[in-house]
Amino acid sequence: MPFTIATWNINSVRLRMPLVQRLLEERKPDILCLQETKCPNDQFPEKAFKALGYEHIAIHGQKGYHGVATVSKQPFDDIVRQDFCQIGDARHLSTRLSIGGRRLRVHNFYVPAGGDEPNPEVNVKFKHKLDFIEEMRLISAEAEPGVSSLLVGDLNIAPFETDVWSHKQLLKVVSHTPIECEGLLRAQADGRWTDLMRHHVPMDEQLFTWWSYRSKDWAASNRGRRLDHIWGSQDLAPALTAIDVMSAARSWERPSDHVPVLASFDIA
Amino acid sequence: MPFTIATWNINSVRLRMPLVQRLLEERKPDILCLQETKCPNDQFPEKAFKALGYEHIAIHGQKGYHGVATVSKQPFDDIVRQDFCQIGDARHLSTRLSIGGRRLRVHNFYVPAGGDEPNPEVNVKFKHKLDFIEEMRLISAEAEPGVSSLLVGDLNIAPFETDVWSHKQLLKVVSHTPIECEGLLRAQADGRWTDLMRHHVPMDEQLFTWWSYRSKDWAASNRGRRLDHIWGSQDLAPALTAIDVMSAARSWERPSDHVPVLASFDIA
DNA sequence: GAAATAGAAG
DNA sequence: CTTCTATTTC
Repeated sequence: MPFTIATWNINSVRLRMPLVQRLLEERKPDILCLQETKCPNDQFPEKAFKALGYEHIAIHGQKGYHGVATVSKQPFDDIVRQDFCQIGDARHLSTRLSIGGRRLRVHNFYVPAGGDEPNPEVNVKFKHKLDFIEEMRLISAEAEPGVSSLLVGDLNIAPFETDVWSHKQLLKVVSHTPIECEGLLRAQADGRWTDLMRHHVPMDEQLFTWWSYRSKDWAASNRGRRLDHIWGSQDLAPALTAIDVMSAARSWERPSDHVPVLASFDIA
Repeated sequence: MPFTIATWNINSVRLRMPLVQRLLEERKPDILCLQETKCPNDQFPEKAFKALGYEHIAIHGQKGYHGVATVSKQPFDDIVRQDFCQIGDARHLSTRLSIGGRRLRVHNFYVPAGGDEPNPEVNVKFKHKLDFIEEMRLISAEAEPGVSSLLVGDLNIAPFETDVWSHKQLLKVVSHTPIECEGLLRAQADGRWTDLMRHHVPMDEQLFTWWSYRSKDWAASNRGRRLDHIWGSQDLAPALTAIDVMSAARSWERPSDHVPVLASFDIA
């Protein structure tokens, strides 16, 4: 049975509802996980999603910043919002559902960006980021027996050399510093997660999901980073049939700086 | 020889360049006077106007607020920017040109709105407005022998009963208080100006050029005011062939709260 | 309600 | 470069 999940840092869901609609109509994923919705819960455009066939909506939003949401064609049987670092930020949303008899846990994350200075002693934002990924070590792909797991979202870290346009030039740039890359890989390992994007795309191939707004011709310079991720429990790796980074969306009208990433599976 | 002038409070010229283009393409006025350009001089979209055939551009802008501009198919032979109330505001721009051998002076005004409280003793903005129209008394339609004159723009005053949706309800609302209406009519009389809009449209007919952004269905409630004006020297009155208040523009995409007003002439 | 400004954040 | 939060102005 085919099944597709999409993740997208949308950078304001209200502003970009037309783009979300385009994604859903073109690709029809079963589940869409959004980050940076920048939308208070009472203003989330539920109607628009329901009209598109996504009748099941879980939101964890706040005013102005951050915010995650997961929408689905199938109903959720559990919804959890975890407050990482106990700071009150809306950065995590966990949902559980059944797809063709298979039970599935989906964690949707928006990891702190971390500011400019990659020194936790002087930059509290970077400290927050490191603390956050430290806490992520406790999120296990095997937490619930009989339930497969996915962890997707904007993790704001590009851990491998081919996850950035220039490993050398980004070594001291937040998102690709050794300390945070190692921290993220530690969380991945501790949680028994498989990096499904890299499971599908060879490690020697560049793979980006984000291009800064600051460079005019993003495609020509191609100074991207892989900040968005799809991780899965071990059992999902063999079921994976496709990874699709929708780079074209970076050129849509008034785009997000992130593009959607889709993972497709054929589950028994 | 036919000749048309348009005046429009555009509420940000950069934001509404597509609407300006639509006006110019649909109506092709010889001269367009804009108010509330909200555009520093070095950021005025000169190229766009030139591409539309308006190669002669006079601007009096400032950062953030106010600002007037006059664009023309014919060249100017004189440009004057007058600093009313010596406060440094960009609220006046006077240009002179020849149309079919006729010499023409065009004053483009953006009169201060005046704040909420119609009492010059407690509201310095209202005082400023009254001082401004007092100073306008010195602007004469007959200042230059052999030169016809026009005075157009957002004068922020609706002087007659039929210039507002409810004379009674607006008597104490800034824009229609007796003190400012009388002040404006005094400036009109002292300058030997003819109210060309009222020359063409009978006084018992309602005539509005502005509808607040605050009312959802501007057309249904029709709570408008005639804040924009076209005045002319006596000799132009018999040449006037049409006055056109483009109310339709209030329903264009992302509109200004003011609509364009056009005056057409057949000049010998 | 819809512009502008500024600063914070990405 | 683009989004938010505010404040101010009309």
